[in-house]
Order: sequence, then C-alpha cells, then structure tokens
Amino acid sequence: MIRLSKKVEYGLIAIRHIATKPAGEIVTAKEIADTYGIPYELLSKVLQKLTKSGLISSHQGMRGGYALARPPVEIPVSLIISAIEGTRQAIVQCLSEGPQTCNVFTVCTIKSPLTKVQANIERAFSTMNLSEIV
Amino acid sequence: MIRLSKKVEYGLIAIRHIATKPAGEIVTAKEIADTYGIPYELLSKVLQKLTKSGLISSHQGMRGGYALARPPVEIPVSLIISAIEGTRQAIVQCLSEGPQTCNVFTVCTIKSPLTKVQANIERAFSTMNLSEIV
DNA sequence: TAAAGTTGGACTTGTACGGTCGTATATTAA
DNA sequence: TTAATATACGACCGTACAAGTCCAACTTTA
Repeated sequence: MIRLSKKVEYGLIAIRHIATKPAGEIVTAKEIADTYGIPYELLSKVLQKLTKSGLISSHQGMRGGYALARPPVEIPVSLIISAIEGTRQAIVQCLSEGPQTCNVFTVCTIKSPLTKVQANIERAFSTMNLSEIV
Repeated sequence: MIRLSKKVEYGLIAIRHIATKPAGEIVTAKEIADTYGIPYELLSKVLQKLTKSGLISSHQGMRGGYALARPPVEIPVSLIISAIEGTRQAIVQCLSEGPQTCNVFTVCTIKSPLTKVQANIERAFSTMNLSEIV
C-alpha cells in the first residue's frame, strides 16, 4: 500500500537507539550498525542527514559519534522521516511537487479526497514523537 | 514520505469516473483514458485487476465496458488500493511479508510503534469509501 | 602522529514502476 | 456470417531509484 524506505527504517532504529542512552552520551555509527546488523556506510549517510536537519548532533574525530540534539519529546517521527526522505512526502506526486509535474492535473478528480487522507497520515506521524517509541 | 503508485491513482480516477455515471451504465476503458489522458493499456490492466477483485464488473465485446459491481458505499478505498497493489500493504516489509524477510527482525525495536501508525493509516483508507470521493 | 571517528562523492546493482506492443477472445450489429 | 468493437493477457522495454559498496578526505583525541 505504502511503504517506508529502508533508510527511514534504519534512521528510526538508530535514533531510537541513541535515545535509549543517558542524555548526552555519544554513540558511534559502528556501534549501531553492529548492534542491528545494518550496513555501516548506508547508516552513516542516514545519520548525516539527521545531523544536517538538526535532530542529532555529530562529534567528529576519535571518541566522536552522535547524540540527540534535543529531548526526545521534541522529535516528532514526521521530522525524522522528512529529514531522511527529503522530497516525496505526499501520497500523490502533484501534492508534493506541484501541478506541473502531473499530466492529468486539470482533470484529476481525486485530489481533494486524497488531501484528507494525506492530512490524516501526516497527523499520525507528527503527533508521535521519539519519546513514545523508546 | 509515502506514495501511492500511478496505477492506484489511475484506478481511483477510473473507478470514481464510473461511479459518477448512472448505476448500471457501462463505460469503456478508452473513454476513461481519453477523458483523463491516461495511457490506455496501462489503465486496462488496472481495470482488469479491479474486475478480478470484484469491485467492478466487465462486459466483453462490442458495446462492452465496465460498471460498478456494488454500490459505492460498499467500496472502501482500501480495497481499491489492495486490489491494484496486491502485496506491499505495510509501511515496513516485515509487517507485510513476515519476519523471515527482515534481517534485523529479532533486534528491531521499532516494530510495535510502527504497527500503531500502520493501523492508523489503514483506518484512514478503510473508513473512506467510494461514495465519499465522488 | 596514529588511531578512531565523521563527511561525502562516485559507483554498482537489482528491481519495480510506468509504459508499450501484439495477439487472443468475446460480443454485438449489420 | 462477418466486421467492428470491446476486454484479457502475456511479453517486453527503459528508466529511475533504492540499497548497498568503495574510497578518499577531514577532524579530533590520546
């Protein structure tokens, strides 16, 4: 029906793992990859995206790693997803990338009903924050 | 974030188009394809799937075409989607295809929270029926 | 200064989606 | 009886993208 990408899965697992540690504790990408059997380099990229969007903070160099940048309550699942996926946030193309990408836009009859469903899904993801999945 | 396939889009547009006609009236795939600028042969396959799952009825031969097989109220959007997509109904693989397809199943920590979201989405689609999008 | 980290670009590979083509089959109207 | 009009269906193609890999920086600490 609808599917989250592996990257998002990995991201959720990873950020949850970080959240289970005492606040401020730094955990490496390798530790997470080993713990869950996730490909290290793929995970690294995901963590980099989470870093860029300010959900986690990174610490380079030896003894470096990642830690939460805010308390879990302030990290909605929706933010985690959009941080990793970037675009592609709507259930139909024209809702996320605009009318010009849709060849049936003017005659399309399902936009408005889908918008409701869309809102529903978004709400499901945005009302759930990291503290609830730890 | 999450995206419906073109096939599902076309299917929704098509079945809605059929639903706007007086009950029992037969409409051809060509008419729908022309009206909305949808590739004819792709649409045909979608309509065939909808036929196989009993949502619409097909009439072969000259003056043939498609009509609703039940009243719109008895056609939830979720059925339309699953008729077209077949598999791939869960937001994560292990929820739809079982544990053996997931390499991190035993250590995965996000299954249960995602199950909730999953249920949420399913509810959004199954409570909405065809009569509501006409 | 070496080791342990992150950063990030380039690359490969598999697969699924969107789309097309050709043909068989069924039905109707002339 | 036959031509026209429809669905049914399998095979095929191209491309985009997801998933994963490789590698070469750069940064910090001990």
